[in-house]
Amino acid sequence: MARSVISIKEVAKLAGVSIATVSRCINNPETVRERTRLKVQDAIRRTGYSPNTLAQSFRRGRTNIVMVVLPSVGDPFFTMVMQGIRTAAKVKGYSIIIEDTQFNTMTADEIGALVVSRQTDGIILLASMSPFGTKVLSARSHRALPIVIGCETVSPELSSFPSVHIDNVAAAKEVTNYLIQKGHRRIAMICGQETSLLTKDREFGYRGAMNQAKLAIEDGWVVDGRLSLDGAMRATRKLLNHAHQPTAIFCANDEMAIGCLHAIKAAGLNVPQDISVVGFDDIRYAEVADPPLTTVSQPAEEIGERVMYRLYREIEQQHTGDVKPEIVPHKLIIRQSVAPPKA
Amino acid sequence: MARSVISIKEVAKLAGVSIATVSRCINNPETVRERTRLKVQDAIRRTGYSPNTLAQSFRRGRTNIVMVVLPSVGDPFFTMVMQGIRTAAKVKGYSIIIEDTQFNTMTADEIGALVVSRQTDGIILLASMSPFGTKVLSARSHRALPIVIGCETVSPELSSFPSVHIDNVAAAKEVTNYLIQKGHRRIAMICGQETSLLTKDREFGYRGAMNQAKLAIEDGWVVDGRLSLDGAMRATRKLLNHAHQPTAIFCANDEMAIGCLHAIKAAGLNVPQDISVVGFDDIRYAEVADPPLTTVSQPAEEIGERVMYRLYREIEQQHTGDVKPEIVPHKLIIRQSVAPPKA
DNA sequence: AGGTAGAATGTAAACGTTTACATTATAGGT
DNA sequence: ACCTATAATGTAAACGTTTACATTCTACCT
Repeated sequence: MARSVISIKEVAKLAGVSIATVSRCINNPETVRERTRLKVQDAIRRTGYSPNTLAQSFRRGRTNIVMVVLPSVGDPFFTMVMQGIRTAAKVKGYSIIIEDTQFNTMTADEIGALVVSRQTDGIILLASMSPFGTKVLSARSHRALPIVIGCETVSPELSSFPSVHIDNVAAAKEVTNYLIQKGHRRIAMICGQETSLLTKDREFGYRGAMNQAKLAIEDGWVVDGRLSLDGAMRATRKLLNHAHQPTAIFCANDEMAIGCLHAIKAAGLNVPQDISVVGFDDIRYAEVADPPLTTVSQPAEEIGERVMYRLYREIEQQHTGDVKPEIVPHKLIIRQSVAPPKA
Repeated sequence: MARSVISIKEVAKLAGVSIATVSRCINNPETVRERTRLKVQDAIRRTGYSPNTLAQSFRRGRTNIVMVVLPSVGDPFFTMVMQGIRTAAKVKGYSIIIEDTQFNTMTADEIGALVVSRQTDGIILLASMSPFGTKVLSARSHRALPIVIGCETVSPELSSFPSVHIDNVAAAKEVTNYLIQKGHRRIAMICGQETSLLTKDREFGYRGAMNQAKLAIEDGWVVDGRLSLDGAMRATRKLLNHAHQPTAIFCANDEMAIGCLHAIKAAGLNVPQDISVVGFDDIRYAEVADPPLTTVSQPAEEIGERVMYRLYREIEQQHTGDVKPEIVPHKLIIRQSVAPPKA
């Protein structure tokens, strides 16, 4: 171990002051006389001293690290959210530890471990974990680690945490209505796995719109695409083989929509002439997809920033009781993957 | 602050032993008698004690956190590498802090800050920083924080660090030769920004192959696509407007290749009939691109794992002097974005 | 029984900060 | 010049571990 690192002591000695003064020079410069401050700053420079972050964290009980838990680091949408989180974190002087669940819901133990290890000052949850909400909660009362939830619509058990997200149900309804309005009657959906609350909400919106329009959803029209390219291609093949082939497919995210487009083309059909496809999230590949993808855009970066700032507030003033979710606006982005159904 | 957390003291009291014994029970169970061990374990369970990670880190001078610096969290290729790093890290019990440079080379100060803050046990560099290599080096002798480099070919100044990557020059040569062998003579390249060493190497390979085949590279045939979709679309438009339009375009990564495909189609041309395109990295979107992209695949996850294990070794046995780069194999993936040039 | 080697446990220092409190210096008023 | 209020600095404790070293147990040998 590199034990030869200079500590505050050497600086103090060199400057001819006590370590307390050195500490003050760093943390509360205004409380020390100009003359000594200069002496100390000079000593710091000469020794090349920099505070031992570990000792600081230990002493202050604060690491200035937050953890973000997300379903998959590879997902371009969450990447955008991360972007926002990151800029806000930088502003506030926080580092970020990322934990990805690989689309699994976390086990109670895993959550516990995160909360218990005081390595982080707070947690941002972008991943589903409804079944364990209760666990988290109890862990919370136990250790009171600030938690903020992003993107995911919040399940009842978690509702005591602040959150920021779009209105997934409304957005899904909107995009489904768009298809209906274009003349589609047989509309299928590729959703995410059971455990993904947010795609559940999108499914809910889709079903709502269909019901409202008095359109039937046939058995086998809602298939799980696992939120992945591959999964979506498999799901699409199932839909194409369905006795009543749908004329439009609503994919719960863009990644799946892109897989869907590919599978349709691989089957020798054209989008949107033969089948229309819509996605959700407006990731950057949506625009360059072939055809460019009609989708719902979320202000991903903004969500990220707001989540981080929210968490910051939560950390600073140990929880504000405020748990009102922040709802941010979504927007339907019309490109070229939708056309009226063939007559 | 939640000051009511149980510390080792309470456990000791409850178990009727000294705190040293409790510590030993946790870290060296074999050194304590079975009888007492059970007492202590029971006390731990009853109190719900878990060691204060901060205190441990402080005392041990180890955080079990490593930092990985990469050009962009959003890049699907680095995402794959991260995947590998992450699995290896999990095995070894490390958390990961991600720092992205947004494709900028890091400033000397930034690097210094990273190295100096003892918040991490080591650093994985996936991002370019050649101009500051020297700085890092000097910081290194100063504080000896283990560093391992991944993906990037290593610039001379950094060569004293271990690294793992493919042979970028050879791979680029190979893919260029493939185009040549298909009959192309007018081959252009979309490269990354100046600062990206690894695309420099790919450019080097491309130039090498062209020279060897005695093919000219006209002015304006090597354009910067900024490693992004947008940048690549702009670059492509430039190439399409070039007096001598190329018949094939080699993109330094898949992200740019996808942008390139889009721009070509937007211009009303067909790939590969009118123009051939190849990429690099084999990200997951390469397969579902339209047309599916011919590219070079790197064993991204494997690179990640190896980098992490390498760093681990470096951390455990404070640097092994071993700096021999590990070269991993690449592979040309032939799909449908290349055809012989039109007669 | 007495002695002893080795195992088990305890004691206390140390890690590098921050900070409450005590002390000393400074300046401004008389 | 002296007193006082306040500013500046110093002293030392505390944070929760780990660990070298000292002490006490245990068990085995003679």
